[in-house]
Amino acid sequence: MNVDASGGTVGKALDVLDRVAEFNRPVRFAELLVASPYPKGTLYRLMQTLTREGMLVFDPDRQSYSLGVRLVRLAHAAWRTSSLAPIARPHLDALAAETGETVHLAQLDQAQVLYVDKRNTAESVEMYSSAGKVGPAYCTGVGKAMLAHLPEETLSQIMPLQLFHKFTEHTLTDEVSLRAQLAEIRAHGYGFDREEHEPTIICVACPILSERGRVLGALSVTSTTARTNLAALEQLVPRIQQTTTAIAAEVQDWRFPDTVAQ
Amino acid sequence: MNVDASGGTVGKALDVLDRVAEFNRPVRFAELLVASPYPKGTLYRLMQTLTREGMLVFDPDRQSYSLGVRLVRLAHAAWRTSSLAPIARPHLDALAAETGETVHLAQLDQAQVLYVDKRNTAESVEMYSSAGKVGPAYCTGVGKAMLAHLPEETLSQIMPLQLFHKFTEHTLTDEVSLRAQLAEIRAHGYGFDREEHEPTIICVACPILSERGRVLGALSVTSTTARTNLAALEQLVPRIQQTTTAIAAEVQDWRFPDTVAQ
DNA sequence: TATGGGGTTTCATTATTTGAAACCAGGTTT
DNA sequence: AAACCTGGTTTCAAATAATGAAACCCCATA
Repeated sequence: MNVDASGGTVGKALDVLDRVAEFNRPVRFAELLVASPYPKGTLYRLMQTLTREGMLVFDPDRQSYSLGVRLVRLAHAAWRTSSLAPIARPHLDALAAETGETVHLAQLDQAQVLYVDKRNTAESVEMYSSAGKVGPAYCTGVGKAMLAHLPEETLSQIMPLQLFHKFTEHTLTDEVSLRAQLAEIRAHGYGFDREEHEPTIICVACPILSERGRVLGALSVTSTTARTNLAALEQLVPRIQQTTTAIAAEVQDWRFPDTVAQ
Repeated sequence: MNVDASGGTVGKALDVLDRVAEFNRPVRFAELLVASPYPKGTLYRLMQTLTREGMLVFDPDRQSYSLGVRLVRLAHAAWRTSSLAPIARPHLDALAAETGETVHLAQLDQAQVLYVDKRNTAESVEMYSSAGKVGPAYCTGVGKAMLAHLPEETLSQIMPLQLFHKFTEHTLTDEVSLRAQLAEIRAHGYGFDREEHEPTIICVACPILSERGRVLGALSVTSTTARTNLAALEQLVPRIQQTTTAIAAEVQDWRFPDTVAQ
């Protein structure tokens, strides 16, 4: 899952953070040691440093480490300045209200899909429990919508990182068929998830592109085969695209108010 | 604001992240350069590394850096494993519903208050924007409630980092008066914010303590002088304490780590 | 064609990081 | 009680990565 970062010390430190995160629970030094490629002393000092820096917290009672709340503070800033979520919020609200379906807003993080906001049909909005979740790129609507519009250079870096795990019988499991579908998505301007990640779960997704065509994120409307079908979802495409272009336009204005070079 | 981290490379890298975060907008290399103590080449390479690692993102159109979404992913894990928020959520819901006032859940991050969850009276869900926000410790209800129960050793580390900026005419602006009030809070088990941070804004706050008496966080109910007064808020203390002890008990069960180590 | 402000790279010097191994603390086994 | 684990911490010379002054590059403007 993690392409280990080249040489530098900070790369290793961040790698340690990732590994701690993967545990999703407080973790002991020894546990992390067996999961890491670093020798005892090295890992020990890395964790010392990270703890001193507040990126990890050590619980003396349980003798275990977890991710520090300093991350929450940094992420707040990241979320505000680098995610589409603050801008997209009202648009998501509207879209979710109109369609009555689940709406996802996602961006790319490394080779994965990172959900930065969500509107759930029934449930009230959950906080970081939905923002911050990651998912595969090669078998989700938002993932493929973004991949489809990536420059070839970036795509070829990301492609080998896709796991191509066969979640369902519809999952695309190799680069060739994925690339074929990406071309299709690029042509149409939108794509589907045809129960590729979870059975019965289907969605339409549109990319959010900058003026210059750079991929900013993607937006999807999700439903189930029990309630609807792809053809019906496809009817929503114009409405979704209206939303994505609105978001893209606002991003253009709002995110960089200082440089308005005409 | 930033206690600059000792020597190490990762310390510097994280320091750079903090500085980028402080801008709260995409920032150019040159801007950051003047705000940083590092020489050109060094800063440049640090930012290269952080960008390569996904902790920063570089927008080639605008030639500017922002915090990377990788942080959002990490924070998701941090929030789930190291914050009280997931556990406290239903309790906050109940408390907010019963009191009809704004409720804050906070923890300590370094010397600052970090809000990890919030229930806002009228507004539906402004939650995203509130989790991750930081505030001063010396002049907020939650801040003082936590400081009051810190071991002297930790407190004396944190105290010199308080800015003691006089936000209002009621702000405590020196260590002596703050310490006096902390003793009082410790004695009563709860504390107030008497318009110390913002005029007309008042609150009662109770600490959330572990079995061993370690500070886990704090909970506050906030209102305005227009709507109520301190005496009325004080009536809520038993209800708040009921909530804090419930949260503390659940934390104990789930054996989550204490958040203020050292 | 000059001038200058970003931004990027070079390179010898410096100092941090590295990791094998020793060490320590505390609980278990013999 | 001695020997022996297991998990964590520290040491120290060697290896490596970080440093920063200065040169360089690009491109816009004068």
